[in-house]
Amino acid sequence: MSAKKHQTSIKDLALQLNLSISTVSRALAGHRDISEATKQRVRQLAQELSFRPNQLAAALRKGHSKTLGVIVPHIKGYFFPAVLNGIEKVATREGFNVMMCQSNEDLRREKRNIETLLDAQVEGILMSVSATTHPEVEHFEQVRRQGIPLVFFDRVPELPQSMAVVLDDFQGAYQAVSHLIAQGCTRIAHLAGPQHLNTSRNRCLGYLEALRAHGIAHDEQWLYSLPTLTHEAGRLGMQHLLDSDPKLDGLFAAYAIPTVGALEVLREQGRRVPQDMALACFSNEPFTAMTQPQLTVIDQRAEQMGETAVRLFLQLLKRGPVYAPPHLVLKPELIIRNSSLHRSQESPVPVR
Amino acid sequence: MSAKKHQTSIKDLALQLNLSISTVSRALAGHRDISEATKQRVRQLAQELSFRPNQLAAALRKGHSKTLGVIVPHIKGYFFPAVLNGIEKVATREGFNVMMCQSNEDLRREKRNIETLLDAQVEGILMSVSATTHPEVEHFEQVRRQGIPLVFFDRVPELPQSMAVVLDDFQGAYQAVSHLIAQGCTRIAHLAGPQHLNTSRNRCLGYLEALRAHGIAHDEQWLYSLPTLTHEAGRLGMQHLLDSDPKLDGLFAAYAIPTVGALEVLREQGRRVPQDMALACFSNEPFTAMTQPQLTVIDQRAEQMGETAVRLFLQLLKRGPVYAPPHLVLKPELIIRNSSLHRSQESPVPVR
DNA sequence: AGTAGTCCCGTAATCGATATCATTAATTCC
DNA sequence: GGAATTAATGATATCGATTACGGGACTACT
Repeated sequence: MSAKKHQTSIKDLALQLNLSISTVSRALAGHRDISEATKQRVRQLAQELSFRPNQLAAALRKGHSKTLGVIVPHIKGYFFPAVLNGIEKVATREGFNVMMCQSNEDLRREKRNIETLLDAQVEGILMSVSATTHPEVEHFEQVRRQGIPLVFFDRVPELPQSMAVVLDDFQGAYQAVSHLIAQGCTRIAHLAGPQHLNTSRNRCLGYLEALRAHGIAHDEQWLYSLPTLTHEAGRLGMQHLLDSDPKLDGLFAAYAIPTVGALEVLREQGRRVPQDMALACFSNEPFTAMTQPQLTVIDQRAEQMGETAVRLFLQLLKRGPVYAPPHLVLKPELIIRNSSLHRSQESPVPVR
Repeated sequence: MSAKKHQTSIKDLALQLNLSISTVSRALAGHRDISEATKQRVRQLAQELSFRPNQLAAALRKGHSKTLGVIVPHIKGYFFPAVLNGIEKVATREGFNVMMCQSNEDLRREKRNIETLLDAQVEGILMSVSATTHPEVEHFEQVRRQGIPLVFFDRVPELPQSMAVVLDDFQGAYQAVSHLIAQGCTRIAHLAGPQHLNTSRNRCLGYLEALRAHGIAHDEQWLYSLPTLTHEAGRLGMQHLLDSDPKLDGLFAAYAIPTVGALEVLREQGRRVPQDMALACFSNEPFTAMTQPQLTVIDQRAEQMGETAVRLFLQLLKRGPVYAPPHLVLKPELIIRNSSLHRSQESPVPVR
């Protein structure tokens, strides 16, 4: 088993069949100029030698590589893998390969990833920006200048004219908080994420708006900003919130993991969930259905987001420059479970 | 913003600088034949025009694409994403791009993935076989014939002479079960996974051996084979086991998600964990630390597995054919948490 | 002066496929 | 029978880089 087998090329086929390489190429492509007889001969031999065309060469010549670049902040947890799932599904169906990179929430790596993908001649880039990217957009402009489609998903930069697929985080938060209110909560706190991310910001705004819309005056003390999105941070946040206002009866969290920390603190303090405190949070992570009680969550449509992003890319690729289309906004789904069935033990009442 | 910008090529640089293409190429490559002066000029202009060499062309000419193919059964859950993490980390450090595919536990897709990657001229393939692959190995032989390195991780096929990085599932199971015994368990059941997977099989064997080594006669009724690896299957399994032997006092499960189902059943039946029944299972999924009680688990060294797989690949690439090296076997780590601190409430006692 | 060596750069082949433009032979038409 | 089509294939340029080889200019050494 030698390591460097000579890959049989179209040239080898031509030689053995006593044909020209162009004929072989066209035969394999099923060109109508080639007689059925030779097509058969060529295919036959190709089969025997298990010939596989070199896509690099084809890509170079044809000018398109049929590969798609994806950059995600990370692939821990449920959300991004699920988006990747959706991306991969549609992309392969359309004959594209996907090249995946992780930015690890780091701007410099994000930049490097972009260069790597551009160098690899991807035909488009789908990405969710890193948490540290915030104001910097030059590297996105660079992609745009190269003329290759760039589609953001979920986390989008402050870049006018950019194409994106996002979730309606605002409405998700609004629905969840409205639901808590409908369950009888009157003092609802919020564990908020980093406010420079559009997602976290919109969740916070949705929370505030829901309170306002239902005539509840917001109390500054109900807002706790998570420094990190960990279990531990959730614990600290919950403790802090309870210290500030012991009469809280509801919590809406922007992320799921910290919510588990919060749940622990509540249990330790002897507060029953949902009887004493109702809970709802973002992200339909699988573990949210395995806690005790199960958590009411907002589903982010992760797979659908991935699929939609690819479709958007394909449109850009075909039609070329599209004229200022709006961000595509997916509708979240509120999944009501035990953590929010407040005071009443009735079956869940859908909001809106 | 036009969609098809002419990518500035090395040719354009040559033209503008009144140099030959080859000089430009060498200048950019830092070749010693080129004077420092011209190198500067070339780099200068390259910078200005934001020139980026076309890797496809380079790959075609140089014969190596600097990309690595990875096939995983899926990217749900914690394990495979974590392995991918490790792969990506080392691969990018070594200048490789990674192309990711999912087989969705389907043999046909696995085959297609392999062809896709071969066509894309990857320099190697790292993969974990799908659960349905079982006896079929022809597609792996195909890769071998092409002379490109193939490294398996975690789930390996029945293929002699194959390179692989695996976890010592046997020892992991052995340790966990020994730990349960040390905690005072005498009737330990096992929720087993699909036995045609090396991983599941070895976990089962490790379980049996641990019982034997500690002088516990195995009871056929303690073995339940999970038809699927779901929460629900875990519930059914636990119920079945309890029906068969109500005096069970320990459970070792080959997978984490079903364990949560089992936990639920135990709670519903009023059996306390760990006092009445101690639990340990495979896979250090994040949620195992968030259940009540927290689960004792075996960590699979996911990241390390990915890193090791890439390193193995790199060796194969350099040294060419290696002579029958054994599978690399990583040592698992038993993480003792509350679900297994049987009868005594002392601090965990490490086994071995 | 002649030969060798160094430095710097150009010419051209090459990787493996595709696409354009001939070219040859057979067929058809008037 | 000669011109015009049609069918089937060949020759060659090309994509954008890398690289073996060659050659001129200059210095250096015997």
